[in-house]
Amino acid sequence: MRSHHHEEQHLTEQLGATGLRLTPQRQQVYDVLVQKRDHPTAEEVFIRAKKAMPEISHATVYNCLDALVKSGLARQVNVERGATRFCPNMIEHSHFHCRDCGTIYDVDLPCEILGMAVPRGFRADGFDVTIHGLCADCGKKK
Amino acid sequence: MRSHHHEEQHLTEQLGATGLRLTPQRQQVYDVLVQKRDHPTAEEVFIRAKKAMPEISHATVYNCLDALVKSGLARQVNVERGATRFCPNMIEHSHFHCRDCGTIYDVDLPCEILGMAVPRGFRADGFDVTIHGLCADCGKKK
DNA sequence: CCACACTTTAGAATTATTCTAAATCTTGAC
DNA sequence: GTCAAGATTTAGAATAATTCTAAAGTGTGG
Repeated sequence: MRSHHHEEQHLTEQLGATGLRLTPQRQQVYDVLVQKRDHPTAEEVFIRAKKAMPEISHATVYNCLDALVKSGLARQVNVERGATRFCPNMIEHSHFHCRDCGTIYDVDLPCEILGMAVPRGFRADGFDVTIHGLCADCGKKK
Repeated sequence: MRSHHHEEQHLTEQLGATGLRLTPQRQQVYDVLVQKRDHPTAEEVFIRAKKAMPEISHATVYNCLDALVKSGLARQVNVERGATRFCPNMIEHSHFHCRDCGTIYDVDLPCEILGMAVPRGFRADGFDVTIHGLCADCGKKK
């Protein structure tokens, strides 16, 4: 297990590379995520963080989660926050989400994925693949 | 292209298999999804459906989308509705979402996926894979 | 020590989703 | 056909999720 000091250094580096600072609140939110890896919602993180840091606010938790996600210290399980999107294409395919313009494109799925393994006793009956990156248009603009 | 009659029959069959009926509203919502495949949000579907069917209500659009998703006529791009979940595991992995208990498990990812192709000009820098199904516990209960 | 940029806070505002109760529609039994 | 039962839709309220705002606090370099 990573020592406390090393973790702190790791957080500082990762945040720093994104132009952000390590603050006690960001540390705390990160600790909550690491302590119980049950994919909590922002609200759950808020409740847990409040125990150790009663002053922390709702907006700060969202802010910290954003900071962690932006700097590669955490992932959000859903593609995007906010409204859910729908598509009628039931042929197996994946989605490409452009981080710049937000457009979601349907893209082909390599068939190897179809045989993906799941843990013993689990039964899979479908899956979603979302690829993140820059679409051709947004790539050009840079 | 599928004829209007065939589409109607298809919808009736798929909905029927899930114990649901084809109604004008469900037809309309489905048509909206098919007419412009830009992954609209529920709100956008509502606005578009309203043009052809001004009486349609907000709740009905949600209901219809649920019905279409349940019967395999549409997909929702996000894993779940509602609150976004977070995880600090930055090692490439995928998520298994149990449709019964809602738990999200981390599972290994076959490395073949890493070389997944994207359209010309697109640049990928990460992806999410979510597998849907029944976890071991929920599978036993059935 | 000061200026400046970054963060946090409380709470309001907005957005997304679900719920409720009443009205309407369908279907099957008679 | 008519009726009852169950499914569906509606408007609008309620709740949940997220974002915004303005003021206060913090830290860093000069």
